[in-house]
Amino acid sequence: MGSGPKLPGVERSDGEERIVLHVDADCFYASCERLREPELRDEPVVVGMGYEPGDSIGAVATASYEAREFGVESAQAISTALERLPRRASVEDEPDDHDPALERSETGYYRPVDMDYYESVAADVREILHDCADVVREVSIDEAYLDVTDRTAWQVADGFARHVKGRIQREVGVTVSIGVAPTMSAAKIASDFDKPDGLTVVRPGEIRSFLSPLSVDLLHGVGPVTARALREMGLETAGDVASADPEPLVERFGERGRELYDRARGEDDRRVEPRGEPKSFSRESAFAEPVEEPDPKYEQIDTLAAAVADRARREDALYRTVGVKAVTPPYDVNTRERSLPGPVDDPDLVGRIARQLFAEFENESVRKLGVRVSNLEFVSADQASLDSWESDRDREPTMDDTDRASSDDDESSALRTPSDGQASLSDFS
DNA sequence: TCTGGGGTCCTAGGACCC
DNA sequence: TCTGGGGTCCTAGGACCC
Repeated sequence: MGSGPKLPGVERSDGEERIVLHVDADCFYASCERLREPELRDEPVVVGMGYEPGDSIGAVATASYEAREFGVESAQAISTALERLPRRASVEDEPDDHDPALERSETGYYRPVDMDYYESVAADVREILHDCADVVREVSIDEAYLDVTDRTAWQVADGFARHVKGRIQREVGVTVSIGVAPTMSAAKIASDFDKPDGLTVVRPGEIRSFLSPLSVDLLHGVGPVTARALREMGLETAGDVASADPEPLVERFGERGRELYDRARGEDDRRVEPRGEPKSFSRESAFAEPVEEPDPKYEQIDTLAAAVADRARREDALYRTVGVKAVTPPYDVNTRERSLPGPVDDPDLVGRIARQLFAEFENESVRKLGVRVSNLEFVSADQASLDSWESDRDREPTMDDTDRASSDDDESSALRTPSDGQASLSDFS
């Protein structure tokens, strides 16, 4: 935020166009695997989640461009990917008489997701991004917006973007695509325009002509459902939407319709701002096949609840709402949630509530389960002196040894035991 | 598209309050 | 209590994104 007066909605009336970069790593997980395993370079690489080496379960998280040529796609079942691109035999079990040339042309490397490693690589990239811009909004592990208005000028914006790309390539070793535009939404589309290793600059005044020929489903926020609806309305391209009557769009899609119309016209007043605190934490997992008996389902609920509560505690978050998700065949997503009168950090309570909410589905066939906490409140250091009754943890900083907080001596158990307020919360379980 | 996991935002109805 | 209008919170579901 600047120090000058803020006039919401008229930021751009001073005539100054923001210069926004959208930086998007190319098949990031696969790039990371190549960093630590250089022999994977230029080869088809598939990174699978829920995948174990040698197995055929799980789904494709990322496929390298080489692997995509075989028809391997993101979110595909590993078993399908293996049909299109067989796994390369590891060196140890390669027969001596096999033909390496043939092998290379028809097989790919499969690796399990290793988030800790990818996070460490992403942290290196982030450092460069923050070095290159005053404001950075991280969208996901491999994607960020930068406001570089005060760091460069339109005349040399492509050189600036090239510099960012070059630094990331040289200093970290991963390839990114960058879109440069006066708005976040146009920058986002521009970064996708020339992937991989792309650089697309959309200057002020060029947004409409840049967007116009693009298919509607390239607009951010337009998925399969909206795209089909738009086509039914005779709108195939961003240009069609931009020159359409906005009224039917608002009629059909509500506020999203207005937004869609604005974005298609290149209008987007959002400033690049850092991301705030998370709104929810969740864990979910699918069964190999639908489960009928209650016991394994409850066990899974317990595991997920414990994992979510643990995550919240590690992140110093209190939660006021606990929810469950049960996916029943063919693919019906059912959610139930319950809010408490006040924020808590209570893993046992998460487990109890999750079980209760799930009880309704205990005799149904279930293929996937999830547990979620939301309505989060973060206990920051400067909050610690306020509303102290709400959390037993926010008093911990006053103790010289945090281990003592979990011991059984009278003082710390007074801190740890639910206060009157929390005891009444438990009545809801 | 026969479907993995972690998120965000929006909508719509109902409860409740003033 | 036939009943006005506005606001907020809660819950369930849906669409979308990476």
